[in-house]
Amino acid sequence: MLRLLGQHVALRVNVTKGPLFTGAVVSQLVTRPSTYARTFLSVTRPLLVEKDTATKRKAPAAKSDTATGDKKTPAKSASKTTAATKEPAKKPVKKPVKAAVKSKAYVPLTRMKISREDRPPTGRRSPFVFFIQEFLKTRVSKSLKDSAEYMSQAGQEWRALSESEKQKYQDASAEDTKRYLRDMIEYVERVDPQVLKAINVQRKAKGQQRWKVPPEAKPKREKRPLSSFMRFLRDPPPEVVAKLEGLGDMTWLKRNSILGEEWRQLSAETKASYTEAAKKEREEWRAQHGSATTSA
DNA sequence: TGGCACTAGCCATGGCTAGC
DNA sequence: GCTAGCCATGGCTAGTGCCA
Repeated sequence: MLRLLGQHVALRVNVTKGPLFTGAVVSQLVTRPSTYARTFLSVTRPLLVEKDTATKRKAPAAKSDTATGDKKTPAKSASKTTAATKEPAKKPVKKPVKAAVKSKAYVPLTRMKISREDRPPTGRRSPFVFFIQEFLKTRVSKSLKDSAEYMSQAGQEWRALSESEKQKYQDASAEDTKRYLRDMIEYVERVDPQVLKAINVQRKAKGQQRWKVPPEAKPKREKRPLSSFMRFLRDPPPEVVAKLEGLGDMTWLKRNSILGEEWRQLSAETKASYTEAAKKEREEWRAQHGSATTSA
């Protein structure tokens, strides 16, 4: 089944998005679809369904919104069509309406009112912002009412400041960063997850970016060990490094594309050295963090 | 078992912040 | 819209862990 699926995806990708995928990738999909189908499905799926959804990655909130049967899982739908030929059509089973939705008190996320204290704290202010505040209080005359004009003047004055003169604004900004982190950690702890959902639903409706918990406010956790490929990416073998240097300057996007290709062509022996190192590190990590949640 | 997030590397880009 | 600085994000790769 996976084999058929892989071929199906490969063909669709080749037809609809041809130039985006290298011939090597597509050919491997065709020749070894069971191996590559899983990895590449997650890559190709957004491309295949992009007409239906504007979001690149399905946000957790969207999962509950897909109860209307909007799921697009190629593998499952494929198996369902074959099953449908064997069994007579069943009556669609009505899903029970959630109690919260049934209730009169239910307010859709798009209409939920977000109070001032439920909004995320304002971001950290840059030194320039503190300069602007002082500039407006002390040096803006009534004749300079046009914001564009005085902002332009502020920009000129800011550039003329020496490093020592800028220092107090930088200190104020650093202090504001501390304030921001305190507020953010406190906010993340107390805010109702439903409010966060509503904020992002409403931001999306306005075409704004979704709000995310800043990494600094997230509880710190240890990084997972690197996979074999990530180790290869970080420390390619000398011959690959030489090859890259021979190609001259290139963007990191290009570099990684080349390294992906190199990885596929790597000898089994060299590849094994990365795999073994990754395996060793992973086992150490598991020993440190417990193996209750690990598999294989 | 599918789908998604995460992991490294760097850099261009864009959003956010203040005030009117 | 206008300013400067700061910071997050996207882009790109493959392998792995985890959740549903």
